[in-house]
Amino acid sequence: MNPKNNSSKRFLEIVKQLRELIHQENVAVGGKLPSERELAERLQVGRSTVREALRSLELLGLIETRRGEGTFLSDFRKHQLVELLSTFILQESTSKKDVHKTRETLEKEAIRTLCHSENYTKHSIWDAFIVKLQHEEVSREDIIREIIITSNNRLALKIWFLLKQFAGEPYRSQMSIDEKNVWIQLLTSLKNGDELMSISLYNEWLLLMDRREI
Amino acid sequence: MNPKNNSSKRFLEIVKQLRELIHQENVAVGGKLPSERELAERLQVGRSTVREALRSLELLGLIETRRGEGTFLSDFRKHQLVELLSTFILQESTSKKDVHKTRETLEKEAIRTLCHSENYTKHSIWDAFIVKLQHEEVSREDIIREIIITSNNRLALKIWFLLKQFAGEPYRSQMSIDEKNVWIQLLTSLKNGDELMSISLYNEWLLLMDRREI
DNA sequence: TAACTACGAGTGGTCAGACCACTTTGTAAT
DNA sequence: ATTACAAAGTGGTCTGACCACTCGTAGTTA
Repeated sequence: MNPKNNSSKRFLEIVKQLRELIHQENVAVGGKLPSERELAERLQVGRSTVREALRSLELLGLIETRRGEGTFLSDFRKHQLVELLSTFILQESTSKKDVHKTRETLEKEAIRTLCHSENYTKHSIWDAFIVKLQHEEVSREDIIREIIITSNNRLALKIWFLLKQFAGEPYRSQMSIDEKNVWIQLLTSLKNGDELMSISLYNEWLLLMDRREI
Repeated sequence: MNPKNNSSKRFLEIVKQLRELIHQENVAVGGKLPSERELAERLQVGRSTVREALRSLELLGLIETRRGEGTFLSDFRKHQLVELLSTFILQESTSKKDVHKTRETLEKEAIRTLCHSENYTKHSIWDAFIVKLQHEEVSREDIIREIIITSNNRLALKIWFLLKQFAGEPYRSQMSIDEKNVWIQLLTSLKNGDELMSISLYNEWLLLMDRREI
């Protein structure tokens, strides 16, 4: 009766029990969990079963293991999960085109949101970028990221970040004079809250990038 | 030399190799993977290592195992994935508001795309929906899903699907007369390719839903 | 011939024990 | 006190052995 159970998925039970144990023992982030051997004994299962559960949690980024040291509760805000899922979900069945399009959608929406925002304290941000642009000290990515951050949608930011990573685009390559000018105009119209102009300029920028065979 | 390697985390390697194998062998969703014993031999590792990788993927909901039968590639839209996503990614750091906003962004973009599309064969789809609306045989979700599908961005569709599930909104609840009318107008302007009008109507619909305390 | 039964092969689920590689710690020699 | 080294502890992996379950098939029966 001990070595088995009618229902399969024992390791899922262990995952659950591990979570409870972590909670009960009040293991802090970065804290150490009991050793695999000890867990096996306490939970009355084989070590391999414990390992399967631990490995799963590790792949999720919930715990971190260091050989010779032990298993530690990690900060689960790490991106492990996201990256993993992205490789599975985004793979192939999703064309590059879709990734581009969706990324652009998020960027446009951020611009639209900012145009309707009334937070004038942020003007200094765009002014600063305009200055930087004239002195060649800034990348596209920095600007766009700031735009999305300022639009204040963390989820959109996460997704955008993922897509950017996945697409692996040359977001940091050199900007041409034309491109800089478009950005300066775009940031300016952003300050003015001119949605139509901003979107129009964004589209112009897209065309510029297209011509460069991104 | 075989039983070990300088770098730890062998099972992570296996996870990666499994992904490649799935891809190379063109395993379809629902398709069967090689048995654990066969995988162990092919990848030149012990069965326990293979298991740790498989169990991890199972917890992610990427594969499904049935005792006595085998391991199968599962549809990621099922089970845990959404829950896990909601638990670890969307949770807390992401507010409901962001989920709504992002979902609406995707929906709007689909509408915009359709307005610029020139595929007139799809008019029949919207005509059909208009008829259904007048006879109360269709839900918001059906319409919106069709819009996004027709906009032909599979990635956006996937993300939208995830967000919809997470938000758990009453996408299927009864539609009021007003709401139906808005949709009919929206679908009509969609046929005409009138972007401004379509977006305006969409925003009108959002207001309607707001008033209902979604 | 058709339907049923029983059995064996194949597969996932689990366990125990054995090493290996690495880190920490404690102890002994300097 | 410092250093060097051995031992204990821990994760990483492999092997072989069962168990529980599914499924196809050979053999039996109606």
